[in-house]
Amino acid sequence: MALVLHNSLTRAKEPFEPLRDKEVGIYICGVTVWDKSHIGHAKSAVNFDVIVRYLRHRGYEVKHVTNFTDVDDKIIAKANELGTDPLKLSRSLIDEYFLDMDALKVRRADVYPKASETIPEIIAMVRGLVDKGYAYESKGSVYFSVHKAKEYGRLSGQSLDQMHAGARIEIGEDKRDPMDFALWKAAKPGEVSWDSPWGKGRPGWHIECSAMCLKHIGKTVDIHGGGTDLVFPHHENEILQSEAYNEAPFVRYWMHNGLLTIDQEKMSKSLKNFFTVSEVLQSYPPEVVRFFFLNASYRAPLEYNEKSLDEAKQALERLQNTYNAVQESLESASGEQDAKDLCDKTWRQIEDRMDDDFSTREAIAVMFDSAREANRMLSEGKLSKQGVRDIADLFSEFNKLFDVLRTKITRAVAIPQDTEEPLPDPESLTGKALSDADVDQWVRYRGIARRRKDFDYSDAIRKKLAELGIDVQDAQDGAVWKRR
RNA sequence: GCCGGGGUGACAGAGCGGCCAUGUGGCGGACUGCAGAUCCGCAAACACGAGUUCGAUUCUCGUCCCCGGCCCCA
Repeated sequence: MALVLHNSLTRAKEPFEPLRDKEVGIYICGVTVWDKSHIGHAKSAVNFDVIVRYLRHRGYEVKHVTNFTDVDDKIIAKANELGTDPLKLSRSLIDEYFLDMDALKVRRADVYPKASETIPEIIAMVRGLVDKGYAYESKGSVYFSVHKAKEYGRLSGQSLDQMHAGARIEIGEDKRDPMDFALWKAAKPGEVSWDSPWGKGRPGWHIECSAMCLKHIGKTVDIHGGGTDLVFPHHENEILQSEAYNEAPFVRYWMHNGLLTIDQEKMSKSLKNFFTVSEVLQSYPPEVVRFFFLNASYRAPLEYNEKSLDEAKQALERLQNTYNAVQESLESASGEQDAKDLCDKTWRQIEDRMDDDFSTREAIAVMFDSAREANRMLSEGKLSKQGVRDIADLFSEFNKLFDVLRTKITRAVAIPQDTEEPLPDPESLTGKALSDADVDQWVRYRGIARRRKDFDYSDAIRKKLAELGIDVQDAQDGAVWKRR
C-alpha cells in the first residue's frame, strides 16, 4: 500500500509523491522563543518526530528543517522587561527548548535555522519582491501587497473581500491595504536591527520561513508542517511570498497538527493556561507524555488533563509489561512454537495504519492486540527462543518509531532451594541506596519465606520494598521486581 | 459575521455502508497464600430530524451544540 497523507491545502488524503523520488524536504515551523516551551509545543514536536521517523523507516531520505524565530516584537518586549539583550534571551530559551525536547526523546532536525542568522537571504528575498513589484517600501519598512498576488486564501479559504468585511482590521499608517503584511520592519530607536537597503530594521515574521525553506530545501518543499493556528495568516503569507519570488509551487503537502487544549480552550502562552514541558515531566515520564500524544490523531485537538495522562500511563504500562515479560523470557524460552505469523501480521498492520496519514492511534491499537496474543503465548510456555526473540524484535521495531517503551526495567530473581538458614530481620531492610544486588537478595529471602509459608515475613518484605519504591511480583519459579 | 474542524459506550479516542476498534474504568470467571501481572468472558455508543439504500453510526439535506482561525501563537 502506498503512503497517503492529509494535505490541508486540498483538505483530502493524497498519495505521497515527493518531488525528487526518495528525497524529502520537510520544513516544520518551530517556536518563537520569548518564553519557555509548553507542552502544546511538545505535542507538535512529538507528532512530527514520529512522522519524520516513519518517513525514514519507509526509505525516504529526509531533510528535516525546523526554525527558531529569535527576533520579534515579543522577544524584544520580554528582553526589555528583563533588561537583557533580545538575542541573548532567545539563545538561552533555545537551549532550554533543546533540553525539553531531548528529554522527550524528540529526534533533532537536520538544521535549526534562526531568523537572526538568515538575514542576508531574507534581505535578498525582500529586495527581489520589491523588484518584481510585489512589495513596496514605506517609511523604512517593506510590505507585501496582497493585491499583487495571483491567488489569495488558497490555504485558509479566506478571500480578501471577506477579510475587508471584518471591521476590526484597522489600516496601519504605512500600509496601502490593511491586509498587506510586513516583510521588513523599520527599527525603532534602540532595537536590534540590521542594515538593509531600506535602512536599519529586522525581518517580518513570515518572511523568515520562506527564506529558510529556499535556503535549506529549495524552491519547492515536499512537506511543510506546523500547528493549525498557523494556517492563517502565517502559512498563507508564506505561500504568497515564496511563489511570487520563486515562481514555483511552494509546498506540495501542508500538514497541520491539532492543538492541545485545556478545558476545551487552546493552550497558549498568551492565554497563560499552559504547563511547561519541564513541569509536566516532573510528574510523568517522557514515555507517558509521548504515548499520550501518539495515542490520538495528530490532526485533532487533544484535551490535556491529569486524568488523561494517568490513563495514558496505565495503558502504556500494559505494553511495557508485555515487553518486560518478553525480555525476561529471552533466555528461558525452551518450547517449539514460533511467533512468525503474529509478528508478520502485526508489523504489516502497523505499516498499513501508519501509511494512512500516520495513524499512530491505530498502530497502537494493533500493538495492544499483539500484546494480548504475546502474553497468551508466553504464559503457555510453548514459545521457542527464536519465537520470543521475534516478538522482542517486533516491540523494538515499534519502539524505533514511537519511542515509548523502555528496554528493560525489571529484574528477575530465581528463588533457590530452602537452605533452612535463618532469615534476616525485616527491620534491617532500610536505606535509600539499595543496590540492585541488595534488592535481589531481599527478594530471595522473601521467596524462601514463601516456600516456608511464612507469609507474615514475605508480606512484610514486600511492604518494606514498596515503601522504598520497589514493586515485587511473584512468578512461577521466582519473582520479578522493578523500581517505580 | 466569514473560513475550517467536530459531535461515538462511564471516560479517552479510532473507524466503517452490513462483520471485534483499542485503552482506562466496571462486572463475572481462571490463575494466586495474598497482592500484582496475565488470560477468558460480559455490559456499554454512534447529537437530533428527514432522505438515499435491501440495510446507515458510516452517504445527502436541515436543526441544535462545541472547538479552532480571522492581532500574536505549535
